[in-house]
Amino acid sequence: MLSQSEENYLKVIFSLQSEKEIKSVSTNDIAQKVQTKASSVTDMLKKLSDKKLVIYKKYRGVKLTQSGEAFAKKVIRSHRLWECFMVDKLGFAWNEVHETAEQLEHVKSDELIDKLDDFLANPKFDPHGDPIPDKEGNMEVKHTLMLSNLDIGDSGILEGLKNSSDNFLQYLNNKNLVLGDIIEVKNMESFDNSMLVRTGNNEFTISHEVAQNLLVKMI
Amino acid sequence: MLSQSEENYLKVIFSLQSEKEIKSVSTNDIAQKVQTKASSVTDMLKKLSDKKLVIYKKYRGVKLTQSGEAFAKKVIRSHRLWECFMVDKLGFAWNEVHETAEQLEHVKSDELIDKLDDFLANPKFDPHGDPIPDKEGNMEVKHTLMLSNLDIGDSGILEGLKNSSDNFLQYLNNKNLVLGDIIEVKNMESFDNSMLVRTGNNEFTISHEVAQNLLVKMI
DNA sequence: GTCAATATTTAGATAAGTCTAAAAATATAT
DNA sequence: ATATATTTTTAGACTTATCTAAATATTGAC
Repeated sequence: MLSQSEENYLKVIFSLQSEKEIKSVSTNDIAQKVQTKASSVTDMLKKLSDKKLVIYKKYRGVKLTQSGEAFAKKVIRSHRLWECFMVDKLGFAWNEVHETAEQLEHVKSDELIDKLDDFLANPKFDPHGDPIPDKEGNMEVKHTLMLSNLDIGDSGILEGLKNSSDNFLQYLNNKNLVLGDIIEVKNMESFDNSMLVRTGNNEFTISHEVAQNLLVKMI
Repeated sequence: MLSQSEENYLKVIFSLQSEKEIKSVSTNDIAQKVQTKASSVTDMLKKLSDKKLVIYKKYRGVKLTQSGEAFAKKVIRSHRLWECFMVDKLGFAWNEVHETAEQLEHVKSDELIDKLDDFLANPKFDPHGDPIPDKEGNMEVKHTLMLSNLDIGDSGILEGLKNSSDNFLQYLNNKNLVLGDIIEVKNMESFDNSMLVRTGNNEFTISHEVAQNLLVKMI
């Protein structure tokens, strides 16, 4: 049985691994994401390696084994299902659920998660547009672009976020942007790459940084 | 912020305290319920005492302070609401939810629990008939008797269990007994105090021990 | 009221996960 | 290619919650 700490490391390694198509993940990157010191990461990597959850070579970073990846996906599945539950059933806003899901994800009961999944009608994406692995670990791959890649005149459906920090979510709340919205690029400032966009009757300007964090499907 | 371990101790002290109208709870009784050694209990009692959650005098046992009792009730509230959720919404049987609720109860989010409470329509009792404290810590007091106290010819509604062990719950499942059932005492064996009872069209014999663990309201 | 039995506490040890500071390996710049 | 900067690891310490074994206090039997 894995500890909460071990589960957190696996989850973080998994997400770093899939962020870029990189073969192995560095100690420092993990430390930053887990919010700890590099020396603590080294200790944990040894432990995970002993348990055959990661392949670890000193100074060369780590990558997940099949078993490690399976555990990571289970934690992510649990996290995202709990987020769905909180938003869809309990009425939380999408920016209020992350921290609590960080706790709920560690509750050990496969049957609980599978029944929760059914209760929620087997959602494929969480409230931030991130895909939810099924019982076998399969998850849908989204073919989305960053809004910043669209040209003037293009439109896209907002399907996900590259960044789900509370800050950013609150920004989107203020702009009344939600998943599913159709965003049209009306203009683009070549100086700073900021964009004038329209959703429904609202027109407003967004920075390049914001546009890079909005994932859309072109239409 | 309390650790899971601290919360467990508070919960156990609360339940031992209310089991009997005893002023203070002994180290050994706590050890047995928490499934640990007396020496570990002593260590923890000192810590809880430092945090003003219990009044502790060496060799004289402990009792909860107001603050300690409030925390204990919060944990119990959380535990019982999660049990309701699992049984009423996810379709678990009443004997399958205790262990998982032991984990869920430690998730720290008042808002989560309050919203869960509303989502469940503010239940007053959990699936085993135990009362659920509300946000302020108030809980209904049940005026029930042990079935073993009824006389031949009496009837009662099954409203709760004194013991909710998996063993006992499975026994009740086998007998098809559920909360709300009307139980009539048809006969009583003076030798071993076993009872012949009837619910609906079923007649069967139960031991004195079983009768002592069934809480009924006389009708 | 004394003494044996029981309950409780103390002292010292262990394991998990973390930290700091120093050492070692790797990467980078010129 | 060598020196410097950066990254990673090691060594040793700390905290929390636990344990065992020994010491101490309380209870109960006579």
